[in-house]
Amino acid sequence: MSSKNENIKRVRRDRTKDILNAATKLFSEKGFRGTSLASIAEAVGLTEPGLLHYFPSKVRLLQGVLAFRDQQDTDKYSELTDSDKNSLQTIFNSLKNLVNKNEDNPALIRLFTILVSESIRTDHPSHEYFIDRYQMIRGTFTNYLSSLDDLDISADIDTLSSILIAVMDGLQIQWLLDPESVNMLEAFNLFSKIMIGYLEN
Amino acid sequence: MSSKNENIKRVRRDRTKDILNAATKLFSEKGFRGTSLASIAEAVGLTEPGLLHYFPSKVRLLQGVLAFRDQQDTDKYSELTDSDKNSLQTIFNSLKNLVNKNEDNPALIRLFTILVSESIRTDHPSHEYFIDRYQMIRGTFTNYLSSLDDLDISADIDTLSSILIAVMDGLQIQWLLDPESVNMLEAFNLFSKIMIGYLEN
DNA sequence: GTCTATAGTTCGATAGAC
DNA sequence: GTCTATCGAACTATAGAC
Repeated sequence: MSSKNENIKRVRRDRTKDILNAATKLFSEKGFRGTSLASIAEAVGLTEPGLLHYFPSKVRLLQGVLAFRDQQDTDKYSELTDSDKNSLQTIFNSLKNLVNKNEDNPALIRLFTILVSESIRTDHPSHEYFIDRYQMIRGTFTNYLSSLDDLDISADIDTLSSILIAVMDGLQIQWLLDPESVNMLEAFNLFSKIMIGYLEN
Repeated sequence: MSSKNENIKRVRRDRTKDILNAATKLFSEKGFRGTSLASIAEAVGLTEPGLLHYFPSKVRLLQGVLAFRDQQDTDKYSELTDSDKNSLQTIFNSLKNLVNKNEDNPALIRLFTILVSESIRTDHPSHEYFIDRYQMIRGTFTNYLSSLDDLDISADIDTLSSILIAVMDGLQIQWLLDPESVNMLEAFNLFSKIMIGYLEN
């Protein structure tokens, strides 16, 4: 029995990864609502029911995509944690690197930018996901800034975190919409300079 | 003939304003793609064909909504222009007022936030509209900042404008998603303080 | 100016064969 | 694991009566 199963072509490969990649691409271009299951199925050479064999519903597929990409994305912030020398300069250098990487990866930025806005609606399937995600990122930033003991700021560090994230998100919108007119990295560099100037006092 | 037309109930009123208001509300809650003509028609007590009598297609209705709200919205920036004394303080005070007003008007903010993200797609009916709009706003900000002759900054003022808009947009996203966790006005006040400190040098 | 009726499409999802 | 076939719902838009 067991020997029979070897080298049999009938064993078709697991298409989960292919599906997640195709869905990521399409969701990032057209959003969740704007993407049909048929278009995803076509992209991986499956029919709709064939696709639904892997993910029983469209919402489940979205959750799969978010979980899949979340790792890649949060890895980017982990660079901050790794740094032993927690200085203001290193933190902002890491953020600059992040922005720089983002400029080379429009698809992923698009995915989160479009999905975040879609999920402002309380009945959107990823509404809670993004609330949690933003709280997590704000918390991460707050931790980094709090760890700087050579810092003398009376300002609310939590509010600073919101501003930091806001600048990155806002620049991404302008850049995605009109890349010719907006230099995201240059803008973030100037913003960093201003923030460092303020925080070092 | 002409006397006959007076006081005749058959003359039904123009529902254009009602339709624009209802469409604004629904677009701001569910986006363009997420809103059906039927739901707009129902909101104003019309059938779908009745609605399409006023706006021949859904895209035309969207354009109508944008043109309609554009005036209200750009009026907000005009407060900046009106000011005779162009000081850094007055400019940021006006922006603070704007953020403050926005906090009382989630519907309008929602409309533009959701529509902007939808229109990142190059084939979205309001794609060009938002490209132009952002260029216009950046230009407006750049003009204000340039007019300050008591300013000594080497920084690119155009880039500063992008940052200013990015902060407002980014804070709006976090606030719309999770109003409990984000104090938009407080964050913008802190940002203003930082910017003024930098610009006054 | 507003209606009924409906064309024509696209969508998510299910049933059941192989 | 993937298919054919199909259902039911939602959608934009048009034709034509009143």
